[in-house]
Amino acid sequence: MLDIQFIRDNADEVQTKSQQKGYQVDVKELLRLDEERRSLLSGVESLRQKRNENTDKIKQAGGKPDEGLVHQGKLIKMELAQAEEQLGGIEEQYEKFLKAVPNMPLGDVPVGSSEDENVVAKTVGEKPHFDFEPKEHWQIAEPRDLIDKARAAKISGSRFAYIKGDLVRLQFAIMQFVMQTLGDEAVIKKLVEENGLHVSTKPFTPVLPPAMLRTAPYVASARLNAEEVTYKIEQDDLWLNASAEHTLCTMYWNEILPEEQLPIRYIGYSTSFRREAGTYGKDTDGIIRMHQFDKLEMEIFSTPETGLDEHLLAVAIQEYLVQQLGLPYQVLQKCTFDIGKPNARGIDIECWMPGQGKYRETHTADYITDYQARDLKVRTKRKNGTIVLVHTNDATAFALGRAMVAIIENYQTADGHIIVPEVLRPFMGNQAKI
RNA sequence: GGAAGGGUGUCCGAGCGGUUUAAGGAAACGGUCUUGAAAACCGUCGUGCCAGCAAUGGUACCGUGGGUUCGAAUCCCACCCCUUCCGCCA
Repeated sequence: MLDIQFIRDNADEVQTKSQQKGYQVDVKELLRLDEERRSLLSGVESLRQKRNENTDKIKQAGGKPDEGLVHQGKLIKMELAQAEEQLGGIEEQYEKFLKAVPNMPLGDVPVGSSEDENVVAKTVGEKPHFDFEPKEHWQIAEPRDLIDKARAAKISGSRFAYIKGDLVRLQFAIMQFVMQTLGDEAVIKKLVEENGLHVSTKPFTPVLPPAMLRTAPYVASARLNAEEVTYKIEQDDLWLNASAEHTLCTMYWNEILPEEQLPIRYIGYSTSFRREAGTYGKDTDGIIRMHQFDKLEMEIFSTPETGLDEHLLAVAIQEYLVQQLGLPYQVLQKCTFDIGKPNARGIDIECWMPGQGKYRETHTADYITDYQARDLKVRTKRKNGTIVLVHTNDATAFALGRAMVAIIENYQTADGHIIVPEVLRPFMGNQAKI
């Protein structure tokens, strides 16, 4: 959530920018609730003070029940209960209004009212030329039994697949490649220097996080999209995570991290689950949009000062990874409407898919400033003793399903095979072709 | 799933209705002493929220949420987590 003090000081700006992001919020009502809340709170606190003073008097009298003081205590208690109930009601409303306010977009985020207004920042790489009609990934993979969706539908329903054979080995190769790359300080250092960033060259630590999480931290992360998007295990108050990000960004819930530990950089791997309600009929072929997919996700905790540079580093890493695989891509600066509620800035990378004849989203990078950390209460203690909220960043390293779709379509041969990108071959026993 | 024991500040650990503004110890930080260091000694040492320019004052927090009471870390209820044993299991 946003800092209430910031909202008080910049009410008009918050109202305008929320609307630019497509969120209907009532800042005026929020501020009214805020004032009411504070006035009720001071009433409650002075009643508590009275109660404590009364208790002290009884204590000083040796704990002997003095009828008058006990009676007085009873009266205060009743009054307090009433005041607390009133405060509780207002606080509940206040929090609802406060949490409805999205994060403010940074100054360079284009204003737009639909995803069509995202801006192509740059286009990189050359589209491959084929002397035959390129196929879509499923037209290649299904006949060769690398993907079996028919049987998966029988067993698990639509939007599930059995991934098989060399395609499985390809996925594991990509994973190994990413782990090696992000674990290599020389690579991080090169990207930091090339982009003129003022951040550490610390490599990423691999993490296998839990794939389920509880409601409380999930809500605090501002990443829980209602039941339409996320699977709920009702019986156990658990949700299936929709990205490793969700169990990574919540990791330091309610903690204060020593500044020397920052930045904390993780590369998490998790199977991700999404209900995809409301997408019926969209991307029904192949494995572009699945209920279950594997993903490698970067998560960074940093100081406020380095947050933006960490974001730029994450994007640089994404581009580097895609370039290494030899995939043509474009970088999209997402507009205010598309960056998402908790995010201050968002970048998408779209890889060229020759079979489909268009660019498709394969990566996202989100800079969340302190919006997520505020509710999660993830802070850092500076060397001088002051405590500030950390900034969080998350970014896709590879959504493995879509990465494979891109490889299959870009590296297809006339006879329906797939050339293995060179950087992946060491992780596939030097196999050059699938 | 069954049985038992536990969850207290950065850590260890006492407290089990009002002497708690949470004892004591360790770590950390500052200082005295020392050629320097160690040791010893002295001091500092949690996080929110509200008011205030500030100094400061008030208030809340002893796993979480309810309850009892004039008063709860302490008593009651529910839940969560940890440890050990049994069962089951990769």
